[in-house]
Amino acid sequence: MASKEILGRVPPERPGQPGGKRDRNRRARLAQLREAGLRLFLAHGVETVTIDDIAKEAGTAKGNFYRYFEDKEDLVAGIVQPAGEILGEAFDRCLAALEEARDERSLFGAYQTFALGMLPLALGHPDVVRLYLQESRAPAEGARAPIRALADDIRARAVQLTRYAVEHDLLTVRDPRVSALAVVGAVEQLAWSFLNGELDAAPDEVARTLISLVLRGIRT
Amino acid sequence: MASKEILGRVPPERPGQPGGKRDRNRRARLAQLREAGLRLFLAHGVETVTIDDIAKEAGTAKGNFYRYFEDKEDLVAGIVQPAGEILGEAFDRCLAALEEARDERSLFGAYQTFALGMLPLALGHPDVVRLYLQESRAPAEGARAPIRALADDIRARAVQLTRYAVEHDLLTVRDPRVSALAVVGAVEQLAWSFLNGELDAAPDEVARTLISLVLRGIRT
DNA sequence: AAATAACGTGACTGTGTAGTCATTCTTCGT
DNA sequence: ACGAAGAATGACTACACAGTCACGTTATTT
Repeated sequence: MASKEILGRVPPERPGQPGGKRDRNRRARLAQLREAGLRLFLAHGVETVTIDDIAKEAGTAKGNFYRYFEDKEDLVAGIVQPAGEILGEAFDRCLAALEEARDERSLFGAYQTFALGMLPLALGHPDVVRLYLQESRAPAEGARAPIRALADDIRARAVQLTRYAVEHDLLTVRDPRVSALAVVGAVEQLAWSFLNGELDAAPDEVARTLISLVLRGIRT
Repeated sequence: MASKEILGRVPPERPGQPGGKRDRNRRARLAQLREAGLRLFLAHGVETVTIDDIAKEAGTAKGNFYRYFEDKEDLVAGIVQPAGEILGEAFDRCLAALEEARDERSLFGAYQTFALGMLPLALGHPDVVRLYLQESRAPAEGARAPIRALADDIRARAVQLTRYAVEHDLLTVRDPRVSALAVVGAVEQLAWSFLNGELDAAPDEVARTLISLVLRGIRT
């Protein structure tokens, strides 16, 4: 997924075993830079934010930024990485559940598995999700490339899932690609509005309505 | 919608009656600049493209750009404007049809009216739609502000429409906002994939599947 | 065809930015 | 306690960009 060599610049031989002051400082700086970047990216967009801005927001010197990250794209990749991992695992678990499924009922179970796997993302990294949604349709070029790559991956895997379900007679739809993409679009739009405070409804109410929409849309 | 004074810099007293060489040249330059901008924005993103790039792509001198547009934001607004107008009219017509509607059947008719109103946009300005989809979740700031404003407008009007239908007992849903946003999200995602060639299906087949999805999702 | 004014040009200025590096500060091993 | 190496700093370089402007070109008017 990462096209560059190694993610971040930190790991070329680090001293001080885990727990030492060096190690703690390093983690703290990394977190500061990532959080500063995330804040600024959300407020002004990835492309308009400069390294100077990020360093200033993180309370460190510019030169120090380059000790931790290759460039802005590398920082973006670092910010988005955990989301990609969680998502990948959720997809994996869903596909595994799908391989066990034999009827429509267990199909719903598989989707539920997926939704459950997404919870830690929604609860633990809501701002990363916002950044993803904000920039996910960027050209696959420059600093936003890692986000676009993630978006392409999500769409591909959603289609793959639906296609699998259709091929194994768990689901009947006109076109699995269209169905999968419609669901992805609906979910992402709702997440976007909700995370931006445009939907003041209770989260579980939104989730419930969404699920009923998806099931109704997915059903034969 | 436009926060600046006047859209574009052209209209401060223009000479040569419509049809004269001046007039034709002026229109041609405007079109060249808009098309060049659109091309580059789609390829590299609005924020990363420079005025130099646009002027070069349009085959004109940089200084000339500023004769036609205030700045990049102004150009973006000019590119997106026709889409905004077509959309606004389609929404107006749909709402008008909704005001005449008395049952579920005429509700579907109203939605059909809307879909029909969108055709000239989809057929006549597909690249503008792509640009909109690409940048519609940008921060409401800088050159991409006009696009974000359009996106906010679309969501608001979609919600307004659904809310109206629910209040007049043409439709029963858990939450009109959630339903409306889900539909918008699904449609936009499908348009995005289709316009980027990821959906090689025939347009009318995609449209049909989409409509059946929407109706099923919308229905009580 | 001569005068007028818009149109078009590209060099120029000021500002801002990515990335580097010599230097100073902090932590680690002994 | 002290030397070695990582961490942090911010001035610095080289370049790129937005916006301007004095000048040359082309259409329009009379």
